[in-house]
Amino acid sequence: MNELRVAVDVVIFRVRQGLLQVLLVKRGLAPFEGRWAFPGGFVLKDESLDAAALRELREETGVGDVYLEQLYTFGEPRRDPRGRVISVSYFALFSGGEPEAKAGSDAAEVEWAAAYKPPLLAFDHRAILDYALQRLRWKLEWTTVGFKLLPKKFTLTELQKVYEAILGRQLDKRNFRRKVALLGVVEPLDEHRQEGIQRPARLHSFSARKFERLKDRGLLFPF
Amino acid sequence: MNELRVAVDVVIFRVRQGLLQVLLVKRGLAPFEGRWAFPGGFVLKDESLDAAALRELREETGVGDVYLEQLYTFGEPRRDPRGRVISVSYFALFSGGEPEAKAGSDAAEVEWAAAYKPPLLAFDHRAILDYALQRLRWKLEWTTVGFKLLPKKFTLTELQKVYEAILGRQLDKRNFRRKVALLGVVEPLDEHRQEGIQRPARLHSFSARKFERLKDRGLLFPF
DNA sequence: CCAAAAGTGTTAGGAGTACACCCATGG
DNA sequence: CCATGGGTGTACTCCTAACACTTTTGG
Repeated sequence: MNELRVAVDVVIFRVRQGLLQVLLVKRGLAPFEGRWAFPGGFVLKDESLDAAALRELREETGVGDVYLEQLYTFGEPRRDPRGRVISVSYFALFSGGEPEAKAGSDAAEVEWAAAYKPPLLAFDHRAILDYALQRLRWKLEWTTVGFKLLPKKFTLTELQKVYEAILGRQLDKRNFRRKVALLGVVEPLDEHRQEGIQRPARLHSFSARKFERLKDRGLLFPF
Repeated sequence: MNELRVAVDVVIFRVRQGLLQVLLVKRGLAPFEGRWAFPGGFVLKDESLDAAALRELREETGVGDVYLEQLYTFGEPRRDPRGRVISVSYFALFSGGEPEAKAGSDAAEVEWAAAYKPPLLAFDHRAILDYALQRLRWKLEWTTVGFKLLPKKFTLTELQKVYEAILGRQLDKRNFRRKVALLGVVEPLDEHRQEGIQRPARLHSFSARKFERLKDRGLLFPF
């Protein structure tokens, strides 16, 4: 029983240029040297699981402002060749805020990879990724986590692009906007942002206050 | 790190007489002596988490034919006064098949308690129960787990009672039956069962074959 | 014929989907 | 005035929810 160790692994997503990405770290040591893996590590003695996940994320990536929730616990006896390691996986969303997630305090190589076309992963991390993607798609459609992938102020087109990147299909602009408006969880601001040569887009913000009303009735957000 | 141990705890539900129940075991030892807790115990060295959950369930209750899935991992540093114990909780559904879940090989006191009015529970088991109830309600509405709480052959009224017990509200018989029929996952049998003095009810069975078609499109089962 | 649960259809309102054009801006 | 993405409304279909009476059986 004493050889049993508990680790956390964090699958963190972001959307960039209409593409869903996950953060990966290149392993410098055996086993699986040179392959990519999720940021993670062992849980400390007096640390909650959530705290461990947050700490690992910060240590390896410098990312701080994230949405974090527990995903699933993987515990097959031989999933780690070094011995019995139970991995509590976490699911995180990066808001795309300014502090670009670069390599953190660890000197390890860190990369945002295409979530739907990842490189070869270490351990059972491919299974973890698949599970995380499933959870993400599901949460996107039935909760408001979509907003966690955006900064505080965003345009409706940006919001739509988040949905399209994750669901993997195009959405109708009019229907999308109508539904967002109907839910009443976004507030239009009196600010605009100009991205290129064209008409400036109105900025919006997520209204947690308005959202509260929905929580009771199953918080539907179906696209 | 060596004082860290991993346990599984199983929340198993059944529906009896229109009431949702959970299986509890009375603790014979400190801590929390005399309080009720979920069946569970430590994970063995070469045992997967799923296997551990199934084993504990069998040891303490004799229940074998169940639907089992992982629920959540609770890992607050002080959740167990004896030391650091991380609990991987499981969610199980008892089909109500004949082999009545009585006290198992352990001589411990075992009881089916009202899930929505449980007695005082040990450790953080109340939080685990609340989480399991939430998961159950959710799965009931969006998947077909409802059938896992019934034997192979059942009447539509029994199915409806399962839904009502878990959702905590009355459902309209006609709407319920129409939706079940529309989904096409139940097959009417040429058998009837007479419960009391009244008209016999037709028996039905769950058709996994027909269900497969639905899996793609999010498997909705909303009541 | 009485009690008890089984079984069965219709209607109205709301949500989802498909679909095409004008607007504001910078160059 | 042109290119680019921002922004808007209507019609049809389908799903949901509300609602009440007849049927079958045993006593």
